[in-house]
Amino acid sequence: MDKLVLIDGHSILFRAFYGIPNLTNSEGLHTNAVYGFLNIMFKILEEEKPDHLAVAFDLAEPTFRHKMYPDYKGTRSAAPAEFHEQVPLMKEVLAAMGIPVVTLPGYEADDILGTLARRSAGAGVEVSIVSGDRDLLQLADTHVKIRIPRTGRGGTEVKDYYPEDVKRDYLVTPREFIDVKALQGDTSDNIPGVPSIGEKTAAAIISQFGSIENAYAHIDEIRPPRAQKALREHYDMAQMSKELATICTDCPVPFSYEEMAIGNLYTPEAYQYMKRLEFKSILARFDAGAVNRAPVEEKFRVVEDLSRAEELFQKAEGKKQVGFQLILHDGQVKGLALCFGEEDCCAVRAGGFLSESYLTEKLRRVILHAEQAMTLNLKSQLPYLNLEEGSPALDGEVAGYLLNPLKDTYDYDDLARDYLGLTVPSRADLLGKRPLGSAFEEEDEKAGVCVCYAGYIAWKSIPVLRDKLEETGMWKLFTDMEMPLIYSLYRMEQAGIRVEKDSLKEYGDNLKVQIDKLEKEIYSLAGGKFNINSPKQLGEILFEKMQLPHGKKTKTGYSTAADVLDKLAPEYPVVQMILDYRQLTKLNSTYAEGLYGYIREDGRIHGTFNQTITATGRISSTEPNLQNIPVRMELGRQIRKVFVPEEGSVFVDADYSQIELRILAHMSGDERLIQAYSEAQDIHAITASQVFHVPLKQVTPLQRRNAKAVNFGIVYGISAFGLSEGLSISRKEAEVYIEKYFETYPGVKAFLDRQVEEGREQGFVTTMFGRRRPIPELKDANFMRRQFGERVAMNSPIQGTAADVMKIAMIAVDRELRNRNMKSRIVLQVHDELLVEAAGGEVNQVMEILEDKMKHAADLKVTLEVEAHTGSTWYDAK
DNA sequence: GCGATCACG
DNA sequence: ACGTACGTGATCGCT
Repeated sequence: MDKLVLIDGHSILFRAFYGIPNLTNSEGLHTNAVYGFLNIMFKILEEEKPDHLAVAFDLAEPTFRHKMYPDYKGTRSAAPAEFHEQVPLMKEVLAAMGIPVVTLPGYEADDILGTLARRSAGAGVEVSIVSGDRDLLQLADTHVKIRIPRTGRGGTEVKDYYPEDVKRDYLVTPREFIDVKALQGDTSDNIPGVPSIGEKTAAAIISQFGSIENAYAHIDEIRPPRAQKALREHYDMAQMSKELATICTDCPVPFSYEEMAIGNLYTPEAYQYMKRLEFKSILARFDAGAVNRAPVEEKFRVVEDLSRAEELFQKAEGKKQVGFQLILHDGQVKGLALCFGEEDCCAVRAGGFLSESYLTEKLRRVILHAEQAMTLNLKSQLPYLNLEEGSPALDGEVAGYLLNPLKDTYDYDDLARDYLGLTVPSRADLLGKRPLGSAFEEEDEKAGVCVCYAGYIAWKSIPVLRDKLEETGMWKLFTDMEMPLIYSLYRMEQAGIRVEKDSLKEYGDNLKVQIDKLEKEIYSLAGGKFNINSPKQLGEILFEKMQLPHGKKTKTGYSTAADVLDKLAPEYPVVQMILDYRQLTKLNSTYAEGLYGYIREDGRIHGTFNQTITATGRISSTEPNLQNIPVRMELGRQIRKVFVPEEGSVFVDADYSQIELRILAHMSGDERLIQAYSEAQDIHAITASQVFHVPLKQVTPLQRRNAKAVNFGIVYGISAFGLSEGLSISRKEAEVYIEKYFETYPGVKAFLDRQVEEGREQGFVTTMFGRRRPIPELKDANFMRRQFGERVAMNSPIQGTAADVMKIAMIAVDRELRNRNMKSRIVLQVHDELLVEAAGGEVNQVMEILEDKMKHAADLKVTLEVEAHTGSTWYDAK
């Protein structure tokens, strides 16, 4: 049977206010009443486990009782401001938990409660009304229980009243209870002048006569005489009092029973409130409650035997939407999650007949038969699933990334919170720091729950993520760019890049010799040993002990950054040595020693390329980072000589020439810039020529350098300060450059302004391919952060479009290599560069494919230029 | 765990 | 007056 709990908001909040000692959070908000209310509510919910819940509140405006009796003061007692300020807060907290807060103009909370109770009980629902006000006892009925909490020592006790309880305590039926109250005149001062008849006497009279009207009809029989006299004199008042005290049970409450259904109370919004209000014990309840309350958990099952697994896979095959997750640990399949309905969420544990090959083959069939099969981090599962680009498999993490690329994680609990409105226990909540794979293997019960959640959320997210991506115009971006990219990145990781282990060691050893030498020289010049790598110690040595003029300061002390030391280097030899030392130790620790540890048995480094990290749509590279291998300084660049193709192959390196500026020309539509780029090879020189009004051939190196810096500035989101730093010129001079640039290319100015405007209006900016970058900073109250937002608004569409173009090119190149059954493989992507390991005999084809696919990845108003080189090392292929 | 530094586009 | 160029990741020292 359905159960409904109705709460008399004001009265419970009021009780709590006086029942709980004064309490404030660190903002100075009074919170004791809200805290007490929530505790009472949770206690009742735990006891009753109702399906429906609502809280009624009075409104400040007049009610029908005021019309009946203009002097009516209402049932709300005077209370201090500390109480009143908690009322709206309470309503917000309830709303955050998705609990209906019901009010009705012209009526009091009592009437709402009475109406909802009567309606629901009439429909066969068990109703509980929680109130601190005994007037509500008149509502007690066979299926309506009145619950009066009493806050005292040792927590809250609740006294329950069914009609028989009212009879026992007050000697009358709930209906008659109003008359008792009216006869009593109530202890409050609602109706001044009503005769004072005690509770016992009033109850005795009403139990004898049934109502005040009937008692009045038998006025002569009323005992004791004092009561008879009182009734005689104040019958009108008593009648009025009765009318006022009678709760309306058929007022127009616009709330249906269905609307009071209890959803998940443990919402992220509510959690934020509890955090802000500093309700520790309630927060704990949230953590536990999230686990206990999710009803779906009861349906979770762990499958460990062949016949049940067979049954499961058979049932799953042919389901249109499935959620799945392979559970991996140490390169082994420990099990999987499979979900295709609220009732069908299983974790399957590997072992015995449920071997890795059995599980993956069965899962593969389920995926291939589905229309959409969602999982989180598909790339990590591809080694086991043998899926091809274009399969029904979808990656929920990548979908979540497109919808908001600013987040750090896209785990199932994140997706549940952000897109399903569910607070589910995270992997860390369930398992702490233990890896899921091993915990699941060890038959940890919570690990089973965790596995099921992964599958459940993946399944349940499918329609929501699809809708959101369609709404935001990113569905095509998802299916045609990001999903295929997963396979290309996977193949690139699988391919890895060969690194000459011995050469790398030798390179490192050489560095170490030089480092030792420099170290000794620095110590002798500084007059003692210290840790050169400690900015703190170095700052003290240089700027205190040696009294060098210090430049900038950081939060923690003197800045010893390269640009600061550069200025001192010509005058102080020790500074140059320190700079050299820095460079050498950087090369040694990050690159020589760092990379060495990543070389696998096959002589190759298989890094990870991340698809869900950057705010703009670029990919990132980790463990190791293969996108920041030195190139600008010759000594560092030498490292690239240890990156080599396998025997019989050569590297082909292709990179876009000035892709971001070309995209700027296209997106801005600035005719002059488009014209310029379609003619000139040297973009910076032609910029200088046009901005400084000199013939292209007469552009000086300095002019070119300045123009280059301005071009950088434009792409980064121009600011005079930034440019002045970049060029070591005054801000005024920088402003002049920018002004001249914008005069020359007014379309660019208009474009950049438009991006900022759009960003402010929509909250995000967009790439040519519809990828979004939210920019919350644009609305920040802080000037600095707002300015940052403006630069981001100018940069992201450019950087992001370049990233899109490269993704398209990469997918196309990879696809073409496979279509032609070639052995050549993409081994690296460095934002505007692709490095291909070209098999012997395929070099010309690879060159042709790279140039073709990269140039034609997007149709722009300017051509995309690609430079391709071959070489027997990465160093040589540039 | 965070700031400073420096490697890349 | 504020105090910035955009996007990343690894290493080190220090609390």
